[in-house]
Amino acid sequence: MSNTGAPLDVIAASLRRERERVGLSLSELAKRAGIAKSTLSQLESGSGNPSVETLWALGVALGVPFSRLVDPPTPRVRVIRAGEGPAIYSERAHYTATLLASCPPGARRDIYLLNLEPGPPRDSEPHMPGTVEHVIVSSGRMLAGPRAEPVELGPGDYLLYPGDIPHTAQALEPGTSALLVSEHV
Amino acid sequence: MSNTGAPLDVIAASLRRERERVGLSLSELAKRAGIAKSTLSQLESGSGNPSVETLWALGVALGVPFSRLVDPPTPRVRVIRAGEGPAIYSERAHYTATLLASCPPGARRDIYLLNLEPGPPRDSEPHMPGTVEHVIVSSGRMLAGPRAEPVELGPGDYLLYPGDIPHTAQALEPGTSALLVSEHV
DNA sequence: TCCAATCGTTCGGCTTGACGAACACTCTCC
DNA sequence: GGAGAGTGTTCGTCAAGCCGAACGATTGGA
Repeated sequence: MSNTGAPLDVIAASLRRERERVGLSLSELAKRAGIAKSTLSQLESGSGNPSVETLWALGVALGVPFSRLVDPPTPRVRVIRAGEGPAIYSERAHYTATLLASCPPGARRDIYLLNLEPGPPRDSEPHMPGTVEHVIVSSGRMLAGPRAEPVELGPGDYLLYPGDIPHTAQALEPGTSALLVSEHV
Repeated sequence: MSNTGAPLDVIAASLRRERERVGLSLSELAKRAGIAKSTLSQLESGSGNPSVETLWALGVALGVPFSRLVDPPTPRVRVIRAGEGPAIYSERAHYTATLLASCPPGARRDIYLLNLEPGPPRDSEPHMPGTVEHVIVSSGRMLAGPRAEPVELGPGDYLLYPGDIPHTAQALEPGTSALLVSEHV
């Protein structure tokens, strides 16, 4: 999380955003969180400096982690072809580093190593809301991304897509391996 | 972040831990954060339900993100050789996924694609405290890890090491590429 | 030994967040 | 049209967080 910006405004916006995402009314959320709806109203209007307990209760009631309430939102689908990414520094000729994805505040990223062989696509149902997945192909070729619009990837290609909608993965060549970074919240 | 556990106890412990890590006295920290030392004393003793503004001020004064105050700590050095990791699910014979690193709460992970050629090692000075780096080799061979105890890695190998101590990276073969995930906070 | 400085804790006060009731408002349904 | 249930807002009251001062304990130097 960044320590910049006014936390109270961010919290106000986050509360409203998350509440509407879940589809709860202000009154209903207040009831579930066990706080007065007047309190919640003031929080969403930006006036107010909630205590930890209050915010915590709201986080639990909304089913979102604390962090998401004190930090801003995120992106959609992106592909960076091998060699395309911005090489942020190449101190020496024999070294380059490419920033594929700067992690948004409060996010959690689990790292998986995938080994796939050609066959029927491996479909995944939506994960929890806010989940984003990154795929970086090491070798072989594969088809990955949202089930509605999969992308073909080769070695070194990078793909970003929402993990909270149906998505798929399928090897196009034997011995395909890739790295999957699942980012939730 | 997990929504489990009593947030106030966690905060109490985190505050004391971070303050002692920085080497500040309770009085000094209170002064820098612009809050009464009595308030801080009560917070560290577990009694108290701080407001967001108070916690935020403490986070800024301590130079740590909000998240670290409401969530627990982390690990050290680990190597998972290609094929060694626990394959958590292999629904079909042509697919395996290996969990390399489960992301600790509140952490941020930036993803870099590295392309290295053999040459002198690329030394890095320590990053901010709490930083952890993950390296997964796609092709070639490389030497990476803490400068004091680098590890040789081949395709598919995974390495975890602290990023807040001097560390290094060096290609052992032409065309070596790897993924670097830098996890801070 | 005594004084001074700093440590962290405890005690009244003032401020403020949280609560509950009353409010205006919109829709639905009889 | 009017009763009803829902929305989100505003207001007065009470409790609690925050503050500042005073406290005992500890350390280092004159």
